[in-house]
Amino acid sequence: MIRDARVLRAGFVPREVEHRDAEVNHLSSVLEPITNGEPADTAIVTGPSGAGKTCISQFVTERLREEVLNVETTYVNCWRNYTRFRTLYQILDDLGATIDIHRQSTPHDELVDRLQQHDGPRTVVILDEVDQLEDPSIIYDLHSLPQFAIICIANKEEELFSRVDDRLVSRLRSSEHVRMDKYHDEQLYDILSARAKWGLDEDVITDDQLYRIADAAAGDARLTIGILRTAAGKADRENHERITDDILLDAAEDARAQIKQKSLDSLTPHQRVVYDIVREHGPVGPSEIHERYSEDVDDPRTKRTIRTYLSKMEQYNLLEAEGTSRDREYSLVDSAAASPMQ
DNA sequence: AGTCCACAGGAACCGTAGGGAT
DNA sequence: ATCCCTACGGTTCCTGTGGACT
Repeated sequence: MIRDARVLRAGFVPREVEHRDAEVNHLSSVLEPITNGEPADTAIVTGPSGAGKTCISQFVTERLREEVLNVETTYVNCWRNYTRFRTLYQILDDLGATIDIHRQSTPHDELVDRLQQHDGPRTVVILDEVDQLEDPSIIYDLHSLPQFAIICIANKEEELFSRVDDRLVSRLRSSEHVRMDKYHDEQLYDILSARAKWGLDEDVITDDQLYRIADAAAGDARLTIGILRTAAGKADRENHERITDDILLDAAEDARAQIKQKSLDSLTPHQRVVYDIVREHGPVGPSEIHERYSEDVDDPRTKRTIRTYLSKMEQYNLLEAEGTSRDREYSLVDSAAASPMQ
């Protein structure tokens, strides 16, 4: 049933990117100076999740590596490496310059110095989910180093700008900005059927089923491929010859649940209690949250800390907040808002 | 209009943990 | 074994904002 599992994986970068020619060309042109050994501008790539931001960034840098001998690329997921240290470490690690760096006793400034002294080939740094950085000043550090070209990937440009300081905002505003929209259902179908063609045996899934996946995912390519992967895996395990409608239905729910679980797993036990309170009692204000939380838990944290938790969970798209002041209330984000599969 | 109060979020500070140096 | 550094999570303190109530 599964011919090539690689093309169904989340991080797979296809040989051809569909329906993103303009964006690919735009981003390529920003990096163009590198082909002449000159420094390139910072690029900002924004768009909703599953719009192909990560995909085209990696596609473009890989193509650049094919064209130019003397260029490195490194990819950092800032959601997983949300501290300044981890991000810097990740970059240095990819450059092979971490041998004698130790977690605690090496000051952060030295990591930046280390980057500055790096006289290897020009390097394209992809900072994915850059709006999740705790301390975005690292963008500034990298920005000032001419041997590094940066691609910043974020959901919304405002959320990125609101978190960095003014001098960086003005610099970023003048950098090239690649905006991406959700895919249309037709485009999603094309992407899916290409993956199905390479990844699955023939006649494992019908066109009609592919359309339904595309329709259910509300423009999110990553989600569609996740659904396809989950469905194919399940059909394979259960020795079906083809993907049945029942399997597809389950897969759609599983794929959504997995995405959410990934965020949920990153919460501390205290944060989890707060999340559960909002889930059970929301929409609910911060005072009530803290009250209930204090009852549920030994050794409760302060209100201030709970506020930090709440805004963190808002960033992770686990919670949403309504109101700006005393009317502030938190509730769960409605993850079933995307149309369920028929 | 004026006061009050819950809220957001920045800044300074603190205790702890983990690693290096001696 | 001991001391020293630093990151990190948390707290305390603070300012600014804007509903709600008088």
